[in-house]
Amino acid sequence: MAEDVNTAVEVLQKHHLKITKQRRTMLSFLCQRPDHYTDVTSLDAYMRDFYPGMSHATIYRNVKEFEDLGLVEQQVNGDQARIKFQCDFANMHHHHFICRNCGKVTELTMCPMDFFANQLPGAQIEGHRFEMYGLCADCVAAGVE
Amino acid sequence: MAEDVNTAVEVLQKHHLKITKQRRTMLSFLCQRPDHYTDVTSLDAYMRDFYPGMSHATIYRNVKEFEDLGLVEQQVNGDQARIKFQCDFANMHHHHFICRNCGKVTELTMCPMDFFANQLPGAQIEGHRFEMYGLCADCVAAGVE
DNA sequence: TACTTAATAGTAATCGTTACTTTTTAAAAA
DNA sequence: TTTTTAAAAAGTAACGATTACTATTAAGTA
Repeated sequence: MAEDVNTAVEVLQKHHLKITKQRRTMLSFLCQRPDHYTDVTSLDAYMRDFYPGMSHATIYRNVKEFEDLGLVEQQVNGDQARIKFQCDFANMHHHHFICRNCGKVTELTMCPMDFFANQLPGAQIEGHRFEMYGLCADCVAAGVE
Repeated sequence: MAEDVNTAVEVLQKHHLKITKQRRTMLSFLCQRPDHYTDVTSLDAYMRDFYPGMSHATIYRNVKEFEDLGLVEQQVNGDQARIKFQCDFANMHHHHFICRNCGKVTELTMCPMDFFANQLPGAQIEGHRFEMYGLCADCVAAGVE
């Protein structure tokens, strides 16, 4: 976990971005749950609790920069944004199953795109999204309804 | 197109909802582009232009009711909601390819779920989302970049 | 036509997010 | 180490989509 933060910090340095204590705190917070999506508003609340008077703009700006660097993955599901730390910077294309109870993320192998491209002759497919929602096996076992 | 509105109106009646001129206008507006997603804010602007002083709340409440009735499909992509008229009330599960230029929607047959369920032993899959983005064949042919 | 209740208007608030300007600070240079 | 400078953060305040709330209006029914 600590080395994950260090790896992320190296990415910042490599792009000539400054290592501030605020950014380090943000990264270590996100690092704590590498397989869960976290509301940006939760991160915002945590940071402003940690650094009273910290600016919203700083937090959202850093989230955006982390995303540009591939350090976090963002997902917008309705009204607010959620992000998760991306441990495996190298890993490529994948999709998620997201537990609605605990937020746990399970990565899925294989991409469904292959089955659909031939249904759109002449079109130029530029992106896609595939996500599954429900309860993870742990929550089902725990009897969550 | 006109009969699509009438069909939708029948659905309203069947559920004992009142047929107001505002609702009729909303439906006919949505009916004009049955295969395109429309920003709710555009609908909002159109309605308030048509009925000056019309309340935002009325528009958003009706959108929600139309959605509950299956008359429109909603899709949230970031900051604002988009909806499209659902002509085929009876048709079941399907997914979309959405042109980023003209907003045209192409329905895809077959659902990728079947290929993934077995990757999540013990989990309870409650929903999923699959969407593809890009340029439709028409826009590609027209030379849109 | 009169009645009943859902629907609308009108106003204002909420809340996540962002713009802007000044001040601070990390990192590089001297 | 000290100085420099460019980037980051603080500290407002605003924006924009959406919603709550209450009084008023109008659709559907007797």
